[in-house]
Amino acid sequence: MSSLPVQISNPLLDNHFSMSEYFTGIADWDSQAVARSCTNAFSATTFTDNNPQAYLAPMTIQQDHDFLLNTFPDLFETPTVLDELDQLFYPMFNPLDQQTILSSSSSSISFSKGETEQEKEAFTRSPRVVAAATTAHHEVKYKRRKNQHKRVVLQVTEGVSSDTWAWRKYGQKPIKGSPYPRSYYRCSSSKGCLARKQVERSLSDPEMFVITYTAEHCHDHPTRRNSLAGTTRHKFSTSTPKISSTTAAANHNMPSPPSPSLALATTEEELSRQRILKKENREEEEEDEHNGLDIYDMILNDDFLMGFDELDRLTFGLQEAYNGDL
DNA sequence: CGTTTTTGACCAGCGC
DNA sequence: GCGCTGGTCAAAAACG
Repeated sequence: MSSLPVQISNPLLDNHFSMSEYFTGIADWDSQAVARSCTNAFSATTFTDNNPQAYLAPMTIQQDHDFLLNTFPDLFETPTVLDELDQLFYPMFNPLDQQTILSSSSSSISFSKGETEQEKEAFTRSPRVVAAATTAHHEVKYKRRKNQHKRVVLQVTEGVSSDTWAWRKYGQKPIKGSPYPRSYYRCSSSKGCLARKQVERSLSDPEMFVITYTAEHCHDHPTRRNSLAGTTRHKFSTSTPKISSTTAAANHNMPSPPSPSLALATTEEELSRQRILKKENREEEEEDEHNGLDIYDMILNDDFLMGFDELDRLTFGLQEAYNGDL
C-alpha cells in the first residue's frame, strides 16, 4: 500500500489532518497495512502493536491464512484507490468491530517475523492485473470465478452492520467443507450497481465472519435506505420451526446445526443489519428517548453521515461566497 | 404495493 | 467428457 497522502476534511473539527496523523503512533503504517484489525479504531494500543497476530485474536492468523488461501485462492490483487480508502475508513466507522482486512494487494501484504518463506510465497501468490480483473465482471453473465476483483474482510460482528450500504440477499449456498452456508448479497441502492458481497463464518472461529466484496459501487452512499418492507421479519417467532431453529442458533452466535438443511441459517451479519434497521425505526418513533446519541447510533445513521455532506456543501458555499467578496 | 428473503434450478469453471 | 462445486437467477412467500 502506498503512503497516505489522504487528507480528511472534517467540517465539524474544522481542521485537516492526514490518516497517519489520525491513527497516532503507527510507526510503520505500510508494513502493517493489510493484516490489521482493531477492537477500537481509536485505540492507540491496538494499532501500535507491531505483531499482526495481536490484531487477530482470538483467531489464529495461520488458520485464517490457510482458510482464506483455500477458499479464496485468487483474492489478492492490486487495490483501487477506493479499496484503500475503504480499508482505511472502515475501522473509523466500525469501532465496535474486530476485523481484519486481508486483501487486496499482493505487493502490500506484510508478514510477521515468524512466518516462513513458504508462507510468504503462498500468501502472495496469484497476483492479478487489476485491469483484467475489473473488466471481467462487467462482461459475461457467468464468467465470474476468474479475474474478479475481490476484497476480503474478516470481522467479528456484534450487532453492528459491516457497512452502511444497502444490500439485498440474492442467494445462499452450503459450502463444501464448511458447516456454515455462504450468503450472497448485491447492492440494492442502485439497479445498475455491480457491487456484491459474500458473507460466511470463518472456519477457525465461528464468531468471525469472512466478508468478500466484489466489484465496486457505482454510486454514492444511499441518502436513505430503501423501503424497509421485507427487511424485518418475524425471525424470532416460534410459529415456524425452520425459522426459529435457525435464527436461534444465529442469534446466539452459535454454529449452525450439523444438519445440512438446518445449516442454512440466516447469518449473524444479516441479523445485525435487521437489528439496526429496527433500531432506526424505533428511534424515529421515540423522539430520542435518551438525551444524546451514542457513537454506535451515529456511526450507522445515514442521516448522520449525510449531515457531513450537507455541512461540507454549506461550508463550501460559504467559502465561495467569502472568496467572491474578496 | 414495493421491497426483501428463501430456495430450487440453472449455468459455468475447474479438476480429473 | 464428466462430475463436482460455486455463483446467479427467478418465482414464491413474507413483511411493513
